[in-house]
Amino acid sequence: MRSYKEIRGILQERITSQQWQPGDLLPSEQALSEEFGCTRSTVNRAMRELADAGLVERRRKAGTRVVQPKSHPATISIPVIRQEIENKDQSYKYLLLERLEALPPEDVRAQLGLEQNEKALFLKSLHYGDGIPQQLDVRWINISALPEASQESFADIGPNDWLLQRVPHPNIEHVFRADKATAEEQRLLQLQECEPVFTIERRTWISGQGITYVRLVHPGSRYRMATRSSATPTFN
Amino acid sequence: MRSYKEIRGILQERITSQQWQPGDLLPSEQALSEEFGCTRSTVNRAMRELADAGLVERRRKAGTRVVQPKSHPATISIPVIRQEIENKDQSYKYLLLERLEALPPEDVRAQLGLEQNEKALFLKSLHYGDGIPQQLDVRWINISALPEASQESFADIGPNDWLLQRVPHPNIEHVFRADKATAEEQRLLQLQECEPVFTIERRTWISGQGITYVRLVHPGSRYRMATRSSATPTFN
DNA sequence: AAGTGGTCTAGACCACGAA
DNA sequence: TCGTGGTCTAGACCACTTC
Repeated sequence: MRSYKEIRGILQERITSQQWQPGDLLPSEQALSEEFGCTRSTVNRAMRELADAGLVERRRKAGTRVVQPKSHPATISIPVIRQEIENKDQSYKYLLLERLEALPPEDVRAQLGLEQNEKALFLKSLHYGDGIPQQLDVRWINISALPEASQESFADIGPNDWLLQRVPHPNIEHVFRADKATAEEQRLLQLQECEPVFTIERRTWISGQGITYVRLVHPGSRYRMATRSSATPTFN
Repeated sequence: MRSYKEIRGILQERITSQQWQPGDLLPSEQALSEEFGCTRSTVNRAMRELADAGLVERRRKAGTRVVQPKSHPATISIPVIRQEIENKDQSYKYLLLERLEALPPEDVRAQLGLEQNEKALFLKSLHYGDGIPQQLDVRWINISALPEASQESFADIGPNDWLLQRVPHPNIEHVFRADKATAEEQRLLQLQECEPVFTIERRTWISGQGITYVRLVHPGSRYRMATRSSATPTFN
């Protein structure tokens, strides 16, 4: 008798080895459950996880087919900057540069879902590792959603850390870019001539209500984002 | 009677609304199955998916707790450049710039797992959308793993497309960077002064054998990578 | 020792959608 | 129409880990 993990591994092997090629139809759950001497539920779980991983596509009546990949799925984990710095055993320093309540630009207003003349909290801060600037955090926070933000000075705690405590599990959207550094970014991040920045734009919201919109700006020469999840994911 | 999706949604709601806060212990599967009037299996599936999504952590005997997030998980889908261009209804053009078999530099040799004096196939190609260069593809291919590559001219088919047909589901690792453009990149990608490049480094292998190592170089002003998967994933 | 989650069984009903 | 996957049940045994 085989476990769903073993079955998943066997099926995965048959796919990566191209015994089953893209477009091919896999045997039905019924057939496989007989082959492996287990119940259909067990086979179902194995195949469902392969489908979640993007290796196969399943449709009722049509069966399960090997996917012809048209893109490379990948998962990344964007660490909170303080964590990332401390994990590297560097000393972390946080510096608040600017804090004010003001009318956000139109695009930010739309992203946060604010009224026409509604103010938001603007924060600009710098994060250092071993005294070297690693991240510039330029952020708008929706005060209607988080009135406590008005009372917080953000002198000692970074807005990212603060928000993670208040709103631990928001919805998130990210955009990554390689940008030319502005003059201000060049100065604040101590960039060399022509050194680009790696920008993470993040929008968070919860049940339709915008929470924050932020640009995380990193020195191109000191930042990389890595992935270790594959089209053929390393299951546990 | 409630389905596992309804239960998952209810639990998710209790977490995002902070009725259950980070660190809090959730009721046991047993208790929840009574609350929702279903079997433990159903609750198990709901909670397992919340764990997969990173909202909770589960340990035998210790129970299930809400996670205090220390990073933002995200999933991206890196499209094959031809697909991406065609999806935007632009005309796709592919141009092979260089093709030769040679000894790769030490770091690439290590990544591909080659012997000391083993040659590999080097390819340099450009991908255009509507006549504008969108991606420079600089690549090493392991000929031991893919001897057919020696016979392929790559004059008419891009190496990415070719590889996806041969080795549809390899293991993959990615690194993303914002880099200063080299003089050659600036010329080939028609970059402006100081315009950075968004670089995707990809390593693929299958059952321990290296397949390809590639740098995909994009004009910073014409490229963005987006994510729509959240810490609180939008389940189906 | 005992409570928790992890997995499996042997069935069942049903929704979907290809033929 | 009817084969496929999607889900659920009522039970069971076990692994793990805290107490």
